[in-house]
Amino acid sequence: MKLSTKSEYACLALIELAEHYGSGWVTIEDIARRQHIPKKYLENIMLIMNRAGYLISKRGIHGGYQLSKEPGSISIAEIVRLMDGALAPVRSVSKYYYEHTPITQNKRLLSLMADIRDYIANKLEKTTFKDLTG
Amino acid sequence: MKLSTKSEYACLALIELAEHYGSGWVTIEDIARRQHIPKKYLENIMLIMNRAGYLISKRGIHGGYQLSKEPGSISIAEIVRLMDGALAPVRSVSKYYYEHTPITQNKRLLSLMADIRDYIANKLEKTTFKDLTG
DNA sequence: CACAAAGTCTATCAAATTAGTAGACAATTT
DNA sequence: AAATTGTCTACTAATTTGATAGACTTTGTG
Repeated sequence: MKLSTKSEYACLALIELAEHYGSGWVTIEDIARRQHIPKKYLENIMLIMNRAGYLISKRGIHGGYQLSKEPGSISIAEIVRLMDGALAPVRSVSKYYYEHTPITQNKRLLSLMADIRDYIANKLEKTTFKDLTG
Repeated sequence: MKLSTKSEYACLALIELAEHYGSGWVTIEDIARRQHIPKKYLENIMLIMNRAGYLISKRGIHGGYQLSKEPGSISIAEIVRLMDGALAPVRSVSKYYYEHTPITQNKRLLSLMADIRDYIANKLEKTTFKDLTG
């Protein structure tokens, strides 16, 4: 896996929004300040999540972002996949990002990696942003 | 985690040596051919494992490599750590390669990642090259 | 209406990492 | 002496990562 800071920032930003779910708009500036994220970088990240349908945005004064759906309905897996791609340790056991890799031929290594993939995917799919707030 | 091809190649090479354990020298050329690894690249990889004490080498005609110890005493975790560093999805939950990362502050995210780290580490530490042969 | 405060969008960039290659050298056997 | 095999260091090209820059658009307020 190896999460990029992009994934880490994205999760932190969504946690921030999850904690303000149902109580108006939160600006990039606020999120950046509270979570110590470079503002300009966060802009890009928010844009990606917005386009992917996780956010609602509003421009202008008193604008900002909100989650487009309940924190309990967004899994960490979705966000990490959106930002970083495959959850699997090697692409040759990835469900959504399959690709040939050197170990493709070796059944035992493959099954070892598949077990890891399953654990990670299951864990991150079961955990939602509701679970990370409160 | 995200294994590099370097780790993948290293594992394949060790499996090859594990299968010839106790029966003489195996050349880089043979391993490269059988496992479809670029020979020159494999040279570097073997050198790293040699220096780390996993291999015995012999130069000249009829030379090659052997495992320096039983396949059952070398874990996949050791080799992946040697090649790629941390097994953890984020350094901030890494035991041997700890480093501050953006989520360091967030206890729930941290514990989620720690669970993943534990599963991976445990799995790869329990699996040896003996388990991958036969 | 003007202006300030937001988000939007595309491009660019520097540093690090990855995946390899090149070539000279050293040791060993025949 | 020659062939074979490992050793070592350096280099490189492509990709990814972690941003930054700047122009643009929308929205609310006085």
